[in-house]
Amino acid sequence: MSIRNPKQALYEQFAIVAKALGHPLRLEMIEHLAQGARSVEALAAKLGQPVANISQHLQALRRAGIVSAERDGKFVHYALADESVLDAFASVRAVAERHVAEVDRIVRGYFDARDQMLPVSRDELQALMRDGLVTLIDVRPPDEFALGHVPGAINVPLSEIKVWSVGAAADREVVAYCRGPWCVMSFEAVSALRSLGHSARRLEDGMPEWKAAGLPVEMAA
Amino acid sequence: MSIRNPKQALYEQFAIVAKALGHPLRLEMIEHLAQGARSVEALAAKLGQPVANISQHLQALRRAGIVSAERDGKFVHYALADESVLDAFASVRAVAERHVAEVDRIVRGYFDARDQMLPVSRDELQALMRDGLVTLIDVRPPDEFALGHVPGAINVPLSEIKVWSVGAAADREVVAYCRGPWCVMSFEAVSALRSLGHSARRLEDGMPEWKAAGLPVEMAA
DNA sequence: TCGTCATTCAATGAAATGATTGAATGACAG
DNA sequence: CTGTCATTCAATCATTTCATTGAATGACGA
Repeated sequence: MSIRNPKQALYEQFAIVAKALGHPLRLEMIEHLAQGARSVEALAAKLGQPVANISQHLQALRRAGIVSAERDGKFVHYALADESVLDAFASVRAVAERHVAEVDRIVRGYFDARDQMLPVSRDELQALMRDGLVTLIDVRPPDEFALGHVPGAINVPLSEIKVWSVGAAADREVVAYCRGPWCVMSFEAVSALRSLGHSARRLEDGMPEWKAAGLPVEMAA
Repeated sequence: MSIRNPKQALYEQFAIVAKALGHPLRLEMIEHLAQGARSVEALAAKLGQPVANISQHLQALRRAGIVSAERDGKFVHYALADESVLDAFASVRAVAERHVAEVDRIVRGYFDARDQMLPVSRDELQALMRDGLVTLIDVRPPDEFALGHVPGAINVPLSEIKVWSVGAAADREVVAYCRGPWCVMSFEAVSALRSLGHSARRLEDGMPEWKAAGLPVEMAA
């Protein structure tokens, strides 16, 4: 840790930030925190991880300036420091998507026929909604929906897709979104709806990106 | 390494990219590669590191899709995979600049009175150059200058600043740039010129950013 | 074919990171 | 003041990363 010159010292700091992003669990934590602030316990529950482990990773994220902590009584609520964190996540993701062959392999293997799931862009969705042509569903859990969702969206958690689809008009296209571009829930929702005879597509990305783009967000009543 | 679900598998890939950025030496390697393609040996020489070490770090960067390798006879030339790498670097840097207190401390301590070194933006520089109001100097080593520089710039390596300044008009403002926003050379150049009685400022960032912005680049004759 | 040279690989040990456990801290309610 | 509960800290061990060394690979030129 010998600081020899200012550039190396700075690069060491930059490396701390990148290193903090360099762990799959921490990336997943960021995805969840992008939906809204969470306590350590809540986050641990979402991710199915021991509290102490999550706490430690949160410290790493905090040292890197990626999340901010705010004490509220017994709880400490962690949130993303700001939108620049999503930028960093997105640009790391972009590098991987463009150049890491393994990413392509995974996408082909798991997200079946992704090409056929041609995603809807934000602009396109706004036009479709304005003209009342589609039903927009938010497939995230109710608590995340409550913290902010696209205006006009209906909350249909993944587990209730089948039940919901029965009552939905079969001739109306459905657009689904969830936490972000690689959140599996919207993929599965679209897949399920299609197998039930509905016309369905995904939004190209999720709630945090919608919000970061400065588009209106609706809160639960 | 058990792949449980596609999201985790993807996040593991994203983490590989971030982890590859998570080392100061690799960041410095990226800065140098952003000036142009380099062989392992050349890069090792620039950084004053053993060749084998650089080679290993290059492998890590290659696995992450950050650099591409091209064999040319005995040499393997490494280059950045594309501009998205600079985006990722820049956004990681942005997070650090905004939220890591240590960065601020280093900047204040070493880059003395950085506020007084009000940097020139690219747009401003273009206007100043168009009107012939400033002398633009590129303080990088000649080999990097030869691989591409801002049109109209004069190559004045840091070591020759004092000699050069003697013959330069003292009443004409000088703008200096080098490898990037935190490259120390332009800071030192400005500092040296000012102490010699010249009016001098830095360009806000360096050559790679200039090029990435789609602005014209001049090559050595 | 042989020697040379750039690069990569393999092996070693030192250091950092990650997960787990249980104990410590700090704030609130009674 | 005491008990409870969310969070953090400390200690441990397994795993990974890092730098260094020296040997292997692979392409070129004689």
